[in-house]
Amino acid sequence: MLAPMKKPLDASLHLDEQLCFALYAASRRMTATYRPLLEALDLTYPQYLVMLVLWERDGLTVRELGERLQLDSGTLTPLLKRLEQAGLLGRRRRQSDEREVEITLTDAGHTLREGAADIPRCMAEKLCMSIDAFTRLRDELKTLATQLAPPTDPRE
Amino acid sequence: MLAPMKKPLDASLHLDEQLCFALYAASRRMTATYRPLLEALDLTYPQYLVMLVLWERDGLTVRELGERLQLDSGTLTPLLKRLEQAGLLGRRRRQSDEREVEITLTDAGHTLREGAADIPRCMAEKLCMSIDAFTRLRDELKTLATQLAPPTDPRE
DNA sequence: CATAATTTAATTGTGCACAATATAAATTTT
DNA sequence: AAAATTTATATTGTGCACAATTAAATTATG
Repeated sequence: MLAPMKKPLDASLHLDEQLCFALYAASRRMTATYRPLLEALDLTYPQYLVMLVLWERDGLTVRELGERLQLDSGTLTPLLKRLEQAGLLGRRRRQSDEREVEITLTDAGHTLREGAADIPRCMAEKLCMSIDAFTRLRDELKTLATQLAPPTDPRE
Repeated sequence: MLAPMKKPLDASLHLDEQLCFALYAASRRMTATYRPLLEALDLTYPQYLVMLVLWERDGLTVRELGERLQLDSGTLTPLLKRLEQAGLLGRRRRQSDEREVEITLTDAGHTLREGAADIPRCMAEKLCMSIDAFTRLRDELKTLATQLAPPTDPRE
């Protein structure tokens, strides 16, 4: 009699079975789909995310922006300097705490929001998803990210 | 009488409502979760993906690798040179067509697969998802990526 | 108060991503 | 066969990501 068949329960090393690759590929496709829309505004995708945060609430510090986007100063500092060069925002140390750098939108930065107003609708068209499927997938991804987040520092 | 309430159907510019950001953040969290596992193998995450493909089928060209991973030579050429430096693979022009560069695993490259064998199980533990939820999410992401893929060139 | 510890940004260095261009080989057209 | 086109890879340049280090300001502690 043959030995019992080995169950293929050992997770595989096949690319097409990986959740990580589906995620990685979809994320890059998504960014690529935004690219032509953002080119019209002279923004990269990460720059667009920063602008989204600042359009919601202006005057955040680099740290607060980083918490929101899960990016550190090594990424944000040069990105913010480029947006400053582009005339969309200003950076200045707070007088209350000179360690903190406050980011403030310029008039041009505020105005750019109008140019971005059509982007979500335009992207929604390309997605071809029901609002329900959209919301469900988005929230599943949020849950996944939370699950993968490093354990919270017990001091907090 | 008041004017009818405007439905918030105009897609929003709020960060937390964006599918794109959930995707972008989850993808980076996923890569960050792989990082300590891959450090033990001296691989970055994109390098790991290349190795996954080559463990499946050796002797692919740069173009074939790029099609599989959706990456171009600007990304792959330096990455492959680093893997070559690390002694995991070799690169040589094909005699049948000198334009093509064939990538072949070295013995060390083949052997590394054993060191990677535990990674999927280890990641599965951290995910805390049922096999069903895993498969469904993965396939939804594949569908999304396909939906966002540029239209195929009609010549093909 | 003095100094040690902590916090916040910036800097440096490595490795992707990706557009644009270059180069060379192969293929097709003329 | 020569010219034009296509294909495969490499190169260059820009902009993220992120680890590690540095520097400055603030807070905590003896």
